[in-house]
Amino acid sequence: MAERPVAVCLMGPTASGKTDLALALHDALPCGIVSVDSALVYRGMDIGTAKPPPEVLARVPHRLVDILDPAEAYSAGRFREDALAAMAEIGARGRTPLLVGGTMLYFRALARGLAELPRADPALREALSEEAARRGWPSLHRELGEVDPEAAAAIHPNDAQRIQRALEVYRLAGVPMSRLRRDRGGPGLPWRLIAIVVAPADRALLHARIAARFQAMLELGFLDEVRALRARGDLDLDRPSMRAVGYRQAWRHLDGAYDSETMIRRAVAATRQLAKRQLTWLRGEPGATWFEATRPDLAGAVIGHVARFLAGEGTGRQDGGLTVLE
RNA sequence: GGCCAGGUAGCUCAGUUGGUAGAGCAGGGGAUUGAAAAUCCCCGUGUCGGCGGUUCGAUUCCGUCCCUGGCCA
Repeated sequence: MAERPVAVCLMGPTASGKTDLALALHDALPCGIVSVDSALVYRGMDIGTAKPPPEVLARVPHRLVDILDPAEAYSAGRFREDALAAMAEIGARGRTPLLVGGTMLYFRALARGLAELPRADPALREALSEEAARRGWPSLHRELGEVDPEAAAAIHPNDAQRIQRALEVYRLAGVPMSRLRRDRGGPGLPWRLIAIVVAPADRALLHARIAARFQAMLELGFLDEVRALRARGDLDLDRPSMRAVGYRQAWRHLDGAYDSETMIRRAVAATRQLAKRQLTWLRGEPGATWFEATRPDLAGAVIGHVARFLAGEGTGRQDGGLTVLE
């Protein structure tokens, strides 16, 4: 049977060194980089997202970086479409897609697909939020229980965001979200994904890296970047872009809500919490090969690993070191 | 040196009219289908500053010492 081409997924928590590793892979192997990151998509959000600098982006193209204005909202569904298009383009040039990032929902949407659900509807969401302000989310959760008991059972009464989404889907589609999710179909992914995780085994070390990196961001002018975004006048803390770790805390600091020291403490803590959630996803990723982020020969080891696979030595394996993620 | 206020979880603090204590934050674990760097769930034993005393029993009352802050010298 004809093997599907390989695409490499390089994932890891924030501050684990994915970006440098991706560049090393790009220099060693014929591949094209696709960013898998819900914050790197935004233009003008460079320092706080640890986006590769312009010189690097000019030398090594990164797809799905700087594709959106911070006033816009992105989504897992759009990511999947964009990523598949980018991968096809890279494949057409005879190169291997290298998907790099830390947004695990996006990796999952790509690997396992998404059900055909109606897209987000801002007006409906606003209406639901107003209802919630009047009746409270538990009341909307009970309403969900009447139209979609299965979804209601799976969603905690305090989880406003998911209650809202489930009701949104029900009202737009006229059928329960849980039913739409069941009959997903369509063609499978035309790629075999292999998963590589890079992370430090020592959590304390990851925390230290996070703190040092935030300090470095401040020295690079992170606050000026946030000042510029605020100065536009059309952004606020409810925008998905401005909810990003660091931006949210800096924004509040510039509002005068708290001092600089508090801002730093909260931003760093929020980043640690992000890393923790990413690690929870990663632990559940079946068949990923883990590499210790601090090993001195990291780049060489990962390049060797990928190269062996591209040479066909991993072909046919469903489990073990290199695994198809389906 | 004197007076006052404090010393309780990693941090900020509450509390126990005497029966060995609990919130927020931090931290850990988990969930995760168009907001995901989002959203949500679960997890709290710590010589209650040290040493004595009173008491069946002291983190709580008393004495003393140490430490921190403020005021006065």
